[in-house]
Amino acid sequence: MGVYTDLREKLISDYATLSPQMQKAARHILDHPNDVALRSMRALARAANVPPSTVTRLMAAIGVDTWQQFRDSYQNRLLDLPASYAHRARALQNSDADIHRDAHLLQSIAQAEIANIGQVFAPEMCERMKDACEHIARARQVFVVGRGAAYPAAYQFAYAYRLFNENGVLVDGHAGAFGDQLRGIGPRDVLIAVGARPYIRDTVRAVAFARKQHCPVIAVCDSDVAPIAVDAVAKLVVSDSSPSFFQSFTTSVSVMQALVALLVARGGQKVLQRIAVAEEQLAAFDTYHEEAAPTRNSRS
Amino acid sequence: MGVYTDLREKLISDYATLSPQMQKAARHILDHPNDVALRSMRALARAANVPPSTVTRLMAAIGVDTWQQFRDSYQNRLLDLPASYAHRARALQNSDADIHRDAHLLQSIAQAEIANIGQVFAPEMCERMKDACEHIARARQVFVVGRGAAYPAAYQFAYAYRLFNENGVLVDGHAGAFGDQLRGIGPRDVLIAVGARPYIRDTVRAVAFARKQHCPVIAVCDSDVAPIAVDAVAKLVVSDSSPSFFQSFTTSVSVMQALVALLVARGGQKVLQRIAVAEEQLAAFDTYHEEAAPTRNSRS
DNA sequence: ATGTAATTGAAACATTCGTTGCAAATCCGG
DNA sequence: CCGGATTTGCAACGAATGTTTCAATTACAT
Repeated sequence: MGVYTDLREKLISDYATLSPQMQKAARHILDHPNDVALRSMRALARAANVPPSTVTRLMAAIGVDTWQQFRDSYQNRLLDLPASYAHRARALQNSDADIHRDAHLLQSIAQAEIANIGQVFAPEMCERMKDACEHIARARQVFVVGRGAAYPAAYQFAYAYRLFNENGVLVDGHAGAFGDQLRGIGPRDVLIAVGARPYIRDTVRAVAFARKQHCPVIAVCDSDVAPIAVDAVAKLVVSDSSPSFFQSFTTSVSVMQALVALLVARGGQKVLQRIAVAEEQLAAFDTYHEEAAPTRNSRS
Repeated sequence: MGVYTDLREKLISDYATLSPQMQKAARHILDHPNDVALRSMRALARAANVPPSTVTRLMAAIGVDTWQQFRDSYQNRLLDLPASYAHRARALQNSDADIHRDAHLLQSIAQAEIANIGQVFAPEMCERMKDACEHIARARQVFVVGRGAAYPAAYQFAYAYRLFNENGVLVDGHAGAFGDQLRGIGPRDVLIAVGARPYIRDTVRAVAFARKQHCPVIAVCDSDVAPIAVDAVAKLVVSDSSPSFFQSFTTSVSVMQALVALLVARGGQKVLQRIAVAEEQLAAFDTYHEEAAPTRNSRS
C-alpha cells in the first residue's frame, strides 16, 4: 500500500470527524486528486472554496507535517499510474483470458463508449444539434417522448429542461394516458422523440400523430432512416454500439444533456437565474439532504 | 496531435540551432519530461544546472509565451487519456466568430464526457464494479433507487435487469409509495443507490433505512465521502464534471450499463435465453413497431 | 586587434507560494 | 442565558516563483 493510498484512506476515515470547512477541503481533494499533484495549495483552496489556512489545518488534522509531503505522495501516484488507455487494453489482450474476462469486457465497453461519444460530437452532429436547438427555442411547447430503454434520455432532458422552462412536457404515458399528453400538439410546438431499434410502437405512434398535427419532430435515434426520423426537422443520430448484449443509451443521454447545455448557453443569465429559483424552491420543499454537521468524537 | 507533442518536437528540431546553455536546458527537459509537469521552473533549472533565465529564454526561442503554457501541456500529457485527445485541439483551432461559442461548448462537453468515461473505467473502478456484481448476484432482491437527475440511471438498470431477472425492484416512489417499496428489505438483499450532489433526501433516507435493516448498499455517486456512500459495500464513484451548468449523469448511466453487462456475462447462456423470452413477450404485447416497407411520399 | 553582435549569469522585480498568529464568529454544555 | 472551547477568515510573514533588466563575457567577421 502506497503512501498515497494511506493518506487517501485516512482522509476518508477521518472525514466524519473533521470540521465542516475541512470537510469541504477534504472532499475536494478526494474528488480531484490530480489537483493536488498539479496545482498549488492556494489554487486548490480556491477551487474548494475555502481559505488557504483551512488546507494547512487539514494537513495537521490528518497528521501530515507539510503540504509538500502531501503533494509529493500525490505526485508519485501520478507517476506510478501506467495508465494510457491503449496501454491498458493491450495489457489485457496478452493476459490470461479467463481471469481477466470481466476486465476485458469493461475495457471494451469503455472504448466503445468513448468511440460513441466521439461520433456523436462530430462536427456534422454538432450542426444538427444547433439546428435542433433553434426549433426548441422557438417552440410553444416542447414534448419529449421515449419509451423503454430510451426513457432515461427523455426523462433526463425533461427534468433538466423544466428547471428553466415551463413549457416542457414529458410524454411518459403514466396511467395509460399516453395519448392525452399529446393533446393540443400543433405546428408551433416541437416533439423530441428518442428511440432505437427495436422501435417501440408508442413512440412511433407519437411521432406519427405529431406529424399529422404538423408539429415538427426532432428525432434522437440510431439511424437516419429510423421510422421516427422520417421527415424529422432534425435527426440526431447516435451511435450506440456496445460489446454487451444491449445497445448503449449513454450517448442518447449525452446528446440530451448537450441540448440542454446549448439551450442554457443560448438563454444566458436569465436562464441561470431561473434555475437558481427552481433550486431554491426544491430546497424549500426539503428535497435535498443537508450535509450534516459532523458528530465529533471528543478526545481530551 | 496534442500540444505536448508539438512542443517536444519543436524542441528536438530546433535543438541544433540553440545556444549551448539552452541546449543544456532543452536536453534536460527532453530527458525528464515529468519534471516539467511536476516541479517548478527554477527547480528544473537547478537540475539542468543552468540559471533560471536560460529556461525563460528557451521558452521564447521555441515560440512559447510563458513557462505556464509549456508546463500546462506537459501536465496534460501526464493525465490525459490517449484516445481522441486530438479531437479537441483540432476542433478548437479552426473555429472562429460566433460559431465558436457553441462549437467550443460542445467540444468541451465531448472531451469532458470522454475523460469521465475514462476515469470511471479505470482499473480500480473495474474492481469495484466486479465486487458490486458479486453482491448483486448473491442478493435475494435487488432494489434500485435514484431520484431527480439520477433517476435515469436507476431506471436504466432496473429496465435492463428485469429482462433477465425477476427480483429487481425500482424504487421510484410513484404515488408517494416510496417507503412501501422498500418494505421487507433485509440482509440478504442489496440496494443500489444512485445520486450526486445535491443529494436528494429520499435517496439518503432509503440508504439509511436499508442500512438499519442490515441490507448491503452499493452506492453510485460522485464522491467516496458522499452521504449515500457511507458504509457502502461498494462505492462506484463516477466523475461527473461538465462544462455546462449541470453535472453529467452520462457516466452513471454508463456504469449501470456496465453492471448489467457484467451480470449478463456472468449469467451466460441461461441469461440470454431469459432475455429472448422477455423480448418475445414484449413482441406479443405488440410493444414493438414492425418495420414495414416505408410508405413513400409521392414524388409526382 | 578591434568593434559588433550574440550569449550568459547575477541581481532585482512583482507575484505567488505555504504557513502562522490573532481576533471575530460560532458552537455547545451548563 | 452565559462562558469556555472550537472553528473560521483575515492579514501578515518569509520564502520561492517566473520574468526582466543589465552589465559582463564570449564569439566572430573585419
